[in-house]
Amino acid sequence: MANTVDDVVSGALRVLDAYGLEFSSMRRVAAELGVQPSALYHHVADKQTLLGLMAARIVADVHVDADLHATAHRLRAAMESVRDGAEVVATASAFRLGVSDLQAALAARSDPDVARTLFLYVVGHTQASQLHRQAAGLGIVDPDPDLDASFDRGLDIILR
Amino acid sequence: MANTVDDVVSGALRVLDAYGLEFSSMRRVAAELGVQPSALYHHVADKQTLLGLMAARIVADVHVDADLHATAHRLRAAMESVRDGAEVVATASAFRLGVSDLQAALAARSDPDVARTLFLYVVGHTQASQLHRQAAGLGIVDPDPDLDASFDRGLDIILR
DNA sequence: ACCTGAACACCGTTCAAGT
DNA sequence: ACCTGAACACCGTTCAAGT
Repeated sequence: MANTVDDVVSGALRVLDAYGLEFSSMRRVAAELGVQPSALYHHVADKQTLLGLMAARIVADVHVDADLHATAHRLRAAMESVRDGAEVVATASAFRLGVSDLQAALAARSDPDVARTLFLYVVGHTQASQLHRQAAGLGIVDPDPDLDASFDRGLDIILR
Repeated sequence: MANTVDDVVSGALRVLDAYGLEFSSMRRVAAELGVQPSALYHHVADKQTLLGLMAARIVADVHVDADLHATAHRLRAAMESVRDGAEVVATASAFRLGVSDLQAALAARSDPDVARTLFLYVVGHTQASQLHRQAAGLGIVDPDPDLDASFDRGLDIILR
């Protein structure tokens, strides 16, 4: 049924988008693929590795060029396209998994310190936004209508 | 034995420092306090709430003043003083738990956008540093001798 | 190569009951 | 008010065995 590693990553991303990171268990991914939990370990060493592969896929098609403002928006859009996408990227990138290519491309297009600062900001802001929207959806907190604009203002501070 | 909420938070922080966030289970905190797991729920609604209280305690004594560079260093030091401290603060602050006072104090001392950008940067950089050092300690990655200096350079980019 | 079945050592949380 | 004991519905991971 689920032959390749890529199938496992695809299944994991479907589970992530449907249930969120908190409920993205190996057992649920296995069920999504119609397979026993133990079968996943034939394709992936452990859950952490799978998370790294998921992060890599989330940012895989982000085009990096000299326009850092536009590149930052593309990175944000890629992470926003999956539920808890920024949290997956944040966790994985802290472990230097999956996103090193993107970070290297960013560094090549600008000062390495600007690249690193920008990356931390974009991932951090997007993660905070996604969790804030979730909290607002549950009525825990009032929705913040300023998220998009505040993203741009922080970008301007770093890129000014 | 463990009477107050503060005792539970103290026990949880001892477990965090000794075992790391990954192994900071409610059951381990209970054992640390010499109590049954179910007893914790008399003091705390759930694990997420406990994490928020831990984050609040980690940043509680951070002095915020008009010197944002020095304030950023104090926040970093506070999170560095406990294993996985930055990750706890990052998770909790995303849920707007425990650190809103600090964020408000920062915003009052400068432009709110600068405050938010600075906060995301300090927490993000510290989290990445702590996880990188853990990975280096396990031999997974070569240690980066530039972490402290790179922290300052990012700070200068935001505060310039 | 890819998967099953069964097991191991865990989780967070609830709830009646005790003191 | 604070805690115990027991239970419920889960986890990640390993490993022999099957095809």
